[in-house]
Amino acid sequence: MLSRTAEYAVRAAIVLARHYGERLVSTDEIAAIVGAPRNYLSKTLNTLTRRGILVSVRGPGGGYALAMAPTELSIADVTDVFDDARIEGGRCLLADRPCDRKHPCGAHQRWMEITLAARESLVNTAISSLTGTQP
Amino acid sequence: MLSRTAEYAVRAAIVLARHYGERLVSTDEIAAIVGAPRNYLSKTLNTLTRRGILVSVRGPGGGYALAMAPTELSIADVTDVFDDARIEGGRCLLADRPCDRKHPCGAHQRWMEITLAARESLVNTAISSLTGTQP
DNA sequence: CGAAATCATCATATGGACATGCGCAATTCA
DNA sequence: TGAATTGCGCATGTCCATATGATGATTTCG
Repeated sequence: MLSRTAEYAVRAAIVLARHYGERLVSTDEIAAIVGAPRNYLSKTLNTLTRRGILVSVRGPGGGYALAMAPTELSIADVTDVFDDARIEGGRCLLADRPCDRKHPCGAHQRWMEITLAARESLVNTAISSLTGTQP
Repeated sequence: MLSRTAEYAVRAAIVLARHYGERLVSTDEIAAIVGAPRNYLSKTLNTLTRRGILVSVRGPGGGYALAMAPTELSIADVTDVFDDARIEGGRCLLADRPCDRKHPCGAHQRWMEITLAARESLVNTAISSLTGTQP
């Protein structure tokens, strides 16, 4: 359902949500908790930082923190950075002709419902609802 | 959302659904319609045949057909053959401890809801509802 | 029968996700 | 100021989904 990288990212966000407003968490610590390779996760966290989802602080005592409240960050915000989220425009599930809203193929409507339903959950769920410690 | 192979398979199933009870469709014809490499699709169709989802007939005039009515075949039946559908048992989204129904982590319940919701659509939708030609 | 059509299968690329290792850059603190 | 800690970034390696090409096996039909 999610790429491994995106899953690492979501887990990391959950860890950071648990310490939000409290302290920074280092790559090593996050990597140990989420079970990701240290250097690989580093690149992932770096990407999230450049996208404005995390903030980073270098030097001793440094680490990462969420750039916003965990209630304001959806799962989709995190996963979209890694898993391409664009709903295929123009190309169609049936692929025997171009297909869009104006000229939908027989499958178009139904298929959109399915993919959007799956995505809806990710959009509507905040990271805070996955921490298990706060509402 | 789906692997490319699984999507080829779904598209092929839709094509075959349109000709169900009518005639066989060859690999070449399906490949042209769904936009898949001929030999690659061949292997995919072969797998579906071995799983009992399709039937194949060799020789001139041969090809593939659905092994059952398109109303009786769900999208999940097709995709599960290629995309591993097992809901991760034992391992947990948070990954900081083993996690199952008896000892769920904070994210367990919510995450299960999300993944199951996505899958539910695939299970409950029949191939026939994607053909655009019949109910 | 023999040629053509068609599915079945194997051997081998290739591209990208995933992973690892090494060194650089910035910051803190004694 | 210099040593330790931490994030940043590059170079490389590995593995698998995807793709390609060639060949075999089976059936139809003139």
